[in-house]
Amino acid sequence: MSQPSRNGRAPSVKDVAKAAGVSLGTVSNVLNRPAVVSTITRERVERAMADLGFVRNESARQLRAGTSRALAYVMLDGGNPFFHDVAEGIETAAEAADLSLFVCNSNGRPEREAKHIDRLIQQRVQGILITPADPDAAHLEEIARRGIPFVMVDRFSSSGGHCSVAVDDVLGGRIAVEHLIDRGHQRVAFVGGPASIGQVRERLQGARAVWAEFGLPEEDLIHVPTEALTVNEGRSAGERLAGLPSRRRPTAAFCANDLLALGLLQHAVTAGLRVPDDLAIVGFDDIDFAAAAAVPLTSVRQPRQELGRTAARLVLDEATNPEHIHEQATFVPALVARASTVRRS
Amino acid sequence: MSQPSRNGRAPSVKDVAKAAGVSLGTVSNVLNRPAVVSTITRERVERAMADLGFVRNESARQLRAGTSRALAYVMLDGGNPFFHDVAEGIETAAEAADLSLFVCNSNGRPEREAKHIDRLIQQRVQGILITPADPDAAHLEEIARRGIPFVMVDRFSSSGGHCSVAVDDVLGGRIAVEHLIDRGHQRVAFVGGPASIGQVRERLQGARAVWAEFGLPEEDLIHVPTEALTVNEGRSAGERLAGLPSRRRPTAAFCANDLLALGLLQHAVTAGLRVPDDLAIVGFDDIDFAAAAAVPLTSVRQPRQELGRTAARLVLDEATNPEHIHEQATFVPALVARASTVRRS
DNA sequence: TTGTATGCGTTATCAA
DNA sequence: TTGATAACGCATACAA
Repeated sequence: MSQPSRNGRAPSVKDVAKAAGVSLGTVSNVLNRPAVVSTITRERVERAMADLGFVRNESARQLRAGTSRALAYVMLDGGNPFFHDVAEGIETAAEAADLSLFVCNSNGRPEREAKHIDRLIQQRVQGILITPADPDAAHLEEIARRGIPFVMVDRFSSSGGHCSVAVDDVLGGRIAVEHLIDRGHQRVAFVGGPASIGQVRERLQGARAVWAEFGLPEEDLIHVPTEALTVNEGRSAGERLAGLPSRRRPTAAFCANDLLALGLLQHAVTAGLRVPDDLAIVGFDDIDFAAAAAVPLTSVRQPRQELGRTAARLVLDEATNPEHIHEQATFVPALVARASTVRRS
Repeated sequence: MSQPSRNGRAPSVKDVAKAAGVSLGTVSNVLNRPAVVSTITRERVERAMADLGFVRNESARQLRAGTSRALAYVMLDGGNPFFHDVAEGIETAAEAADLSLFVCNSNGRPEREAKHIDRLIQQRVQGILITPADPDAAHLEEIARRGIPFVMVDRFSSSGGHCSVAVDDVLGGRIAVEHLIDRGHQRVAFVGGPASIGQVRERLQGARAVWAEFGLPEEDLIHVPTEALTVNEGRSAGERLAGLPSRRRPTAAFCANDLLALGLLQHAVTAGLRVPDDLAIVGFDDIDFAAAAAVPLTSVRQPRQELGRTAARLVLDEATNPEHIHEQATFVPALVARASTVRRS
């Protein structure tokens, strides 16, 4: 490939046509229906394209086509590997459909989320996947009203005028606490908050349900609230746990996500507690760092990649299938028992 | 805002003009130079835009403008929080310049990297930031040859025909090992590989240099090679360390990144070693999970966000300043001492 | 202050 | 099989 004569702008089909001595339409045919072009002409055009270093202009294609060849995922917290794994699942599906994926990060801030959405609408993306800060935010309605295919990931909304994909969080809470009860724990902390997050509420609800079913006293399932689902908050929860009078102090903690659990684990180790002997810990999500912790964390596994793949499948169905009907896909979480609750033999 | 009469396509400036009873040019003026439009007309147009739910079509703008309003970052390993933090730094700078940022992930695979780059060129992004799998890959040259502003992040290339941003890895290796020598260690492992990664080589080189300067015997700095910079490889390196005859066994390990260090830490704890008493550990990057580990990890800190911000600054300079000259920005790493090398008092 | 006309690069339709 | 032409939505130069 020779040096493209870059006088500022990139070579266009027109330039290629001139170089190959054919018409613009023929170049387009070479690109889009090569079968219709004679071999000799096609080769000449292809050589010209290579010579000039021609690359299709996606904006022009889009303008012409009326829609872009891209999906978008707006994630809630780029610092949480969980969302990265979801994004990978989405990308796999997007790739298979020959679509690009734009990944945005709202960092939990509604105004950033809204800004990203604005941009994505300007880009005319084919569909938007989102894990929103607030599932009932007005700007989400907006997306649907514009007729843009739209799937909520890892969240359910009350309205339900769209698809969503998530695990059964109540069940997740149940299996976590059931596991702890199985291991003989009679006093358990639920670490998590804020309550404004639906999943926190549901995981707690599941925990309470199974606790009651086993006939255990309500006051022995202690809610230790946090302000966010972060490692720092997990540490601070650890301090509060340590501050409880010893007869109230739980022997196990179920954390609303793995970041909290990692923070709690760190506090426990620093405080000289043995995990799981003095304090057993269960997390939620089963991010890779859970298994990688010094004391590998027991966690409630979400099928992270599959959540993403399914969400992408749904948004594509909405985009292409006129008979699409909204679907609330629910996955079943599974407990992955590791050393933070099970002493090695 | 009333229901936009969606008969398939989104409303255009033309639709707005018709609705407002003005010409297309006036609508455009409202959008781009509102000062030039009379208040009364402007308000009428704005009402029409709101009524119709008009949103600019970015493709058309781009086509007209000849260039997009976006930067792109192709990262090497989305699963490593280090790159996420770099991306955040880039996004901060992009945001300030009112540009979008496309984040792609090559996952270390050159063919995925090339595919992403293809797409980005088609999108006519204003500039490409990349942490490449191979800094000398042919498709990188290609970017520069097309005249697309281009910055290498966290890597240096041999050719040097472009900007790059990285920390001084040799120095990083020095301060890590100097810290260990300070703490009295006389037999130290360098855990890292493959050697094809320039930074691994340089960190080792720095380690060796300072080791020699202190007059310590070469064979007491033991290279434990790994096949990748992952938690798993860190664990496996731990096993190999444990397998060394005790008089050869190091009392400390310097890992080429934090993921390795976390894996090594896990193995050590599982094997019943006390950290740092039996084995001190130093990582590299200082990702958040390093500080969050059960035994907080000492690590060589890279200014992750600042790497990103600087890279973005450079690519924007190349994009806008005709007198741009390529720059190799080098940052100074700093040791962050934590419990994995310093026993708590 | 507003309107009209042109072109960005691509694809598709239609004619040759 | 190839070529000429129109259209996508927007921004701008220029005319009114």
